[in-house]
Amino acid sequence: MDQAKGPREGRAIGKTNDVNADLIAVVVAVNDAGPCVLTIEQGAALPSGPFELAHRSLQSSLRAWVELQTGQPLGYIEQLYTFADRDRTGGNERVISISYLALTREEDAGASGRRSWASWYDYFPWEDHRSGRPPMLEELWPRLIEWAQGADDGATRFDRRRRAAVAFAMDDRAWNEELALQRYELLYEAALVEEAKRGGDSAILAPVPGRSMSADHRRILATAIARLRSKIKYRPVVFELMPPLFTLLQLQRTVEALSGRLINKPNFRRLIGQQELVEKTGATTAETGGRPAQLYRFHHAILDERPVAGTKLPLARA
Amino acid sequence: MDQAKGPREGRAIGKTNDVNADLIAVVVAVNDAGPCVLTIEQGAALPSGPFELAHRSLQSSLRAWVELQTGQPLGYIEQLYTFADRDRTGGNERVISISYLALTREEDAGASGRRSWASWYDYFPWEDHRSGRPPMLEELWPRLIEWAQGADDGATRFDRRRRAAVAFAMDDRAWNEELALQRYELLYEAALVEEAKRGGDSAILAPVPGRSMSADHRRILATAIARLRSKIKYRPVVFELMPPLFTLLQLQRTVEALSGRLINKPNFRRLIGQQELVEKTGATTAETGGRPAQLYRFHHAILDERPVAGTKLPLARA
DNA sequence: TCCAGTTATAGTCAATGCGATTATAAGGGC
DNA sequence: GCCCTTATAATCGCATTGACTATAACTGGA
Repeated sequence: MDQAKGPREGRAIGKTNDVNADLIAVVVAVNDAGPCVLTIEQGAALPSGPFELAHRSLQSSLRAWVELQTGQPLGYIEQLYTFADRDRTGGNERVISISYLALTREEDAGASGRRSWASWYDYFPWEDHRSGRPPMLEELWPRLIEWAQGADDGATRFDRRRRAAVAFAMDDRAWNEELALQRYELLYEAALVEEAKRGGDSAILAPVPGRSMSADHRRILATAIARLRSKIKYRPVVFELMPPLFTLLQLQRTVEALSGRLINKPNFRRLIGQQELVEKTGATTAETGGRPAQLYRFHHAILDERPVAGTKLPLARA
Repeated sequence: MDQAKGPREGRAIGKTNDVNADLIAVVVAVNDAGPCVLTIEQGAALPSGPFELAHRSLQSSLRAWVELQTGQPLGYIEQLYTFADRDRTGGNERVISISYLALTREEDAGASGRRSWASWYDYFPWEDHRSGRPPMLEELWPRLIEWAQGADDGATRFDRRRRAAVAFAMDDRAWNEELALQRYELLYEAALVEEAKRGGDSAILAPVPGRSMSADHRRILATAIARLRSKIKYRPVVFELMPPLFTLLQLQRTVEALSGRLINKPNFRRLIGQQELVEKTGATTAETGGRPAQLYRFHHAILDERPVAGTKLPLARA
């Protein structure tokens, strides 16, 4: 790692292209109220901090300051995306933002100061299909169609119409929960979210329901949601969000909270049982209302054994 | 995007943490010889260049200088990973490297100057299973076992042994082509690749067959291979590597080159046919030796229609 | 000219995966 | 004791897909 790279074309010798590097964290937890994200400024922004030179790596730097600020250890951490914004400061200075997805358990959050947990679906109300299709979708469709019609040429109209139809399950298509990012980007492009106004686009209609965030933080949150919804299908990351002991229904509710859709209970139990991801503790809990449920724990040993194709979940078809 | 972010804890006011940002490109093409990567320095490094402030975004900056250097347009571009190395210059200066995967067609490469195409499997000979399991694997296994045995405590010995067994298909396990990165990391950890020596680790055995690269470029290449092998299974990115017209066998050979394993021919054709990813052109070619084959082209319209779960390929099981 | 070899293309069979449904067990509250 | 809840087990059937077989069409050599 400590070797020089040798000559490279394109490098302007002597000219510095210095930038600042920021780390942005999407810290996710799931509680009874649903999937939550750690926010600052009363839910208007994601926690972020500068990449300190003192740290060993980007990941350890992120881990350090998030744990310092929230007092909670982060379990799973995954890099989301790196982007560079020119217009942040206006000058020659430029900021590179490296966003991360982190999973944790809420527990003793302590809500210290300005930090608080906010529900995903406050920001993306159209993403929660656990109680059936949200009624707001039917009000959204005509606005998207109107946007598609407003294109200059026919090809663009057709393309917009199709993208909207695929992303938002128009024309009796199946809802695909993994398209959370595409949906937000489409709403941004159609100037139907509040963030789109900030570019100076004046001719804007009333934004669609859903809280906005400062800068592009809502877009980063959408990226995290899409990534997580995809990941839980083939890697056992859900368990980072679970307490040490849990019932199978609690596990199912967590997956449902993340994916935003309901799962068939017997099939979920069968799939969890087939893979050796959990093991019985013998203990039971009667806090669930009906018949007492077995308490399970995560079978850690399986982690290395199944590097890919881990947690298959019955989320395949609609 | 041009909003101030507001106050943030952890930010050391007035202290600059300036860094340099480098872009590293893994440019992939497939020809008759197999899967290739664009290299500089006679195959010892990946092309890389600084992120210029003048450019609109990271991606456009990468696209610009790669196309400038190679004369080839890059089709698909995807961000791989961002990392920060402290020990590069030794001083306070730090470099953030943002790596990308790009797909293109070789064609008029022109091999201008010091750039050339090199086969993937020159760097990772253990990854090519198209002619059956490479014999070198059987020489590799005992060395990995020896490394596992060399651990201090029993738990680590057991863990090393299991990770090696999973990654390298020991004990009659199935070969998983998507574990290319884990395999390289394991060999690095076991000090069985030349790169591991550079850290000052003196007690090193003879490295395993396979060309090394400068810095951590071979690790980045392994990341790209693993990502691509995973991606072709659910997104139709293979077509970025194909000429405008191609036969189904050519398409199959390309997928096989990338995944490093053979595919059952009738099943491949069935899966390609079921999804409407290609369309017949009516033309045929007799250059294939036997019965003339139909020439197909990629059905572009399908791209937006299948945002996820696109190209399902018969690569599921062993 | 016929035959062998090569590739293209279509079709069959069986095992498996998985979505949907039903049935039974075990607790609590009124 | 009845009815509610939830837990847990078992079954049915369709769709996917891995493995295999058969036929078609062309080239080149004996």
